[in-house]
Amino acid sequence: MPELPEVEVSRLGISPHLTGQQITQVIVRDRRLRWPVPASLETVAGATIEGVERRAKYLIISTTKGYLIVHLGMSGALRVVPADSLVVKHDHIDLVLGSGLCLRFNDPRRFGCWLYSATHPSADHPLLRELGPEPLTDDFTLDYLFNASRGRQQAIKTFIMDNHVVVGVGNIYANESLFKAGIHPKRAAGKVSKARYQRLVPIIKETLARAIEQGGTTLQDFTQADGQPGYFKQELMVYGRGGKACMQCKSTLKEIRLGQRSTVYCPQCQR
DNA sequence: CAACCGCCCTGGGAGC
DNA sequence: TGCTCCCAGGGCGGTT
Repeated sequence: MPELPEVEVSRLGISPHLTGQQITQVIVRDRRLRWPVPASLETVAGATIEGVERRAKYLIISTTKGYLIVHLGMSGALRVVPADSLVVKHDHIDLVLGSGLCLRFNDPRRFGCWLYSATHPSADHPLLRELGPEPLTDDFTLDYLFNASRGRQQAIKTFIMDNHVVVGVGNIYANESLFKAGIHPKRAAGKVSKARYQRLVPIIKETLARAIEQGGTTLQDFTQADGQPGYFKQELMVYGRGGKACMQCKSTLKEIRLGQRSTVYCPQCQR
């Protein structure tokens, strides 16, 4: 399931093949994604791609005729393949390129989205304008997160997964980061001390950065742009290990539901 | 406003 | 082997 590292790995994989290329054709085989794919998407046919950026888990493909906003949802994958490659089930969208390659979007669960914006969306698009800071930039600091947490009764785990607070910390990396920081996922965000946030902030950054280095986390769905799996799964300490032994203290890891998400923690190491 | 919950969807695994 | 059931989850949108 794509979280921020997987989206960044996808961006790194596709960007060199896209940048500078003309979009010769836009093929939409199924418009039924998270939101119906708008007819305006096809207006970028003939445009040249200027670059691929990431904001939170959204990819923004800049072209000379406007911007494409792409989200991978739960099961979406982007691959660069020869334009005449066999189309398989759930291949919903192709951007055919002048090079003879195409960017192909496959998404079994169709939680992903492809939208069009005439202007750069990061500041004014409803999906992007309210987003919190990027965790891997200097905007995401101890002081920022600590101040944002004051007065909040919400569990720390759902707090750091809230895109208004900080973007891109999904379920896997929230579980892993709280384990490494020794913080109980149910603790109220407003009651976590500054000293503990001082541990947590760099741990979130390191966890995400390390996952990007490893090519993301492949569970069932995710593959890199070349179809290779990500290798971060081998480094997971708690996610998917409920009932197993804690790697630090050998206690049995507990699994609970928090905000309808599977949450795994060590009752001994996390307080 | 904060917090929470339902919902969209399909593949895969468990159980029979 | 094949059926049914349940679960995974990002994030929007509605409710409390």
